Amino acid sequence: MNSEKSPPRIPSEPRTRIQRRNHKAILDAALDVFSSKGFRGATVDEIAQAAGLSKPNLLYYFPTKEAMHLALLSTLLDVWLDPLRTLDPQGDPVSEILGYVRRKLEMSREMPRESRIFANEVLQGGPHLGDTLGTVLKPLVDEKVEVIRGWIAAGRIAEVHPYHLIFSIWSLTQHYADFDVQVRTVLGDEGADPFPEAERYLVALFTKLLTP
Amino acid sequence: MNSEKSPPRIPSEPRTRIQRRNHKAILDAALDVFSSKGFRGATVDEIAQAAGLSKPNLLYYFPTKEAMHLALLSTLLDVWLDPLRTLDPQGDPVSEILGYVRRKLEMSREMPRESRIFANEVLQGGPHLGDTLGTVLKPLVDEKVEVIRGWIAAGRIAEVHPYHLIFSIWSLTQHYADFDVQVRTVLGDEGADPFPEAERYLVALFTKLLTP
DNA sequence: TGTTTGTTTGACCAAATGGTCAGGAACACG
DNA sequence: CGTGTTCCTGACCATTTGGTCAAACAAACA
Repeated sequence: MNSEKSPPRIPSEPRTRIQRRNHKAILDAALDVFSSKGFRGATVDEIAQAAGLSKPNLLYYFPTKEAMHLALLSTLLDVWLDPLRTLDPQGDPVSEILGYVRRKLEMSREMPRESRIFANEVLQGGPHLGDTLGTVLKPLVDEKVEVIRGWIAAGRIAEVHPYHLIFSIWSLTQHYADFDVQVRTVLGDEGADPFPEAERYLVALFTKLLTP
Repeated sequence: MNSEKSPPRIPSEPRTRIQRRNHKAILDAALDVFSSKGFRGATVDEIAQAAGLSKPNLLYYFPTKEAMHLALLSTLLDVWLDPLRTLDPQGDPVSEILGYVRRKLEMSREMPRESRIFANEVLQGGPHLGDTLGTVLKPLVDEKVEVIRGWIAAGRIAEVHPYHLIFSIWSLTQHYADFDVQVRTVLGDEGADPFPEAERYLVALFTKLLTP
């Protein structure tokens, strides 16, 4: 009755130990390659090699290159948006926003590959994102924008355009992951790690911006 | 004596009318395709078609795909850095920097393809840029950083880390070109053009940041 | 007009690449 | 040990793609 040959059913819940291990290895290798070469620039062979598998073996776990990419994007999106979710309407406005800035900047330092994979994707118009931006990102942002509007109305932070405030947090923090080469080249050898200085700069910037 | 067959010598100074016309058409088409698909994602055929030429005919003008890309990058870099060059040490500090922000933002609106082509390139570590960042970009930035340091020392603007100030101008302005899809999706239908609002936001931001 | 020089193309090629498949090895388990 | 399931591989295929080439065509010009 069941005539299909594709073995690993749903990637979300791997069965055996081997499957779990290889799944993880593949996704990690894929993250490496996709983030540094982009979707088109990445080859299945390279990902397989990075994962320590043969190409057919990789294709045994993920039917296509796109499936891998998609699995990555959807898995990472949650992680990626998490800092914004934790923005607490009950907290102190300035601290909350500064906390968000710090978390995002930390993610740029700790997870630059994740940042770049999204940058690559969005840069090219999000051909693999489908309507994810509209159905996942936008509602979340809309929700938090309302929170910020409330803070502004209560006079607890300065009047700023809430959407552009969020855009500015994204761009300022992700810049250090996405354009890492440029940042390091311009800064030169002095101060090999740009992040401590960046944090000081961004905290000062947003403090001045938000203080009424 | 001259046994080579490649006809168009130096692209920088085209001879005939036809050559000039096709050169322009090719570079424009290449800008279109490279900026929307990335280097690897772009195909010579697609560029040729966009330029209204056959593939072999395109290859008659540019020997390789890389040559096209390189010609584009080096041509555009000057344009791209021009706003920074015009930062005038003699001018009023805040106005000069705000002027720079406005010019960069305008470039994001008027030349998003150029912004994206650089973003794509830098994102992947600048494999086609060679040492351009170190030899062209860095010296210019270093020079302007000195100007900013002078302004700070004179107490004419607030104390900010000059390098990160420049990074923040880049990221905040280019964000609207590079992540256009995201910006428009999040903003939704209301306010189809994000730029006027963006300008107001950025001017306010940098004014607050720089005013001592 | 004839000849030289510049422009264009159809046909073609080699390499890279995403993906398939039949069967072999390893493992689980009765 | 035997048997069914899971895991893995070498060989192979079709398509895409960057690039070549000989020859046709057009322009310039003597």
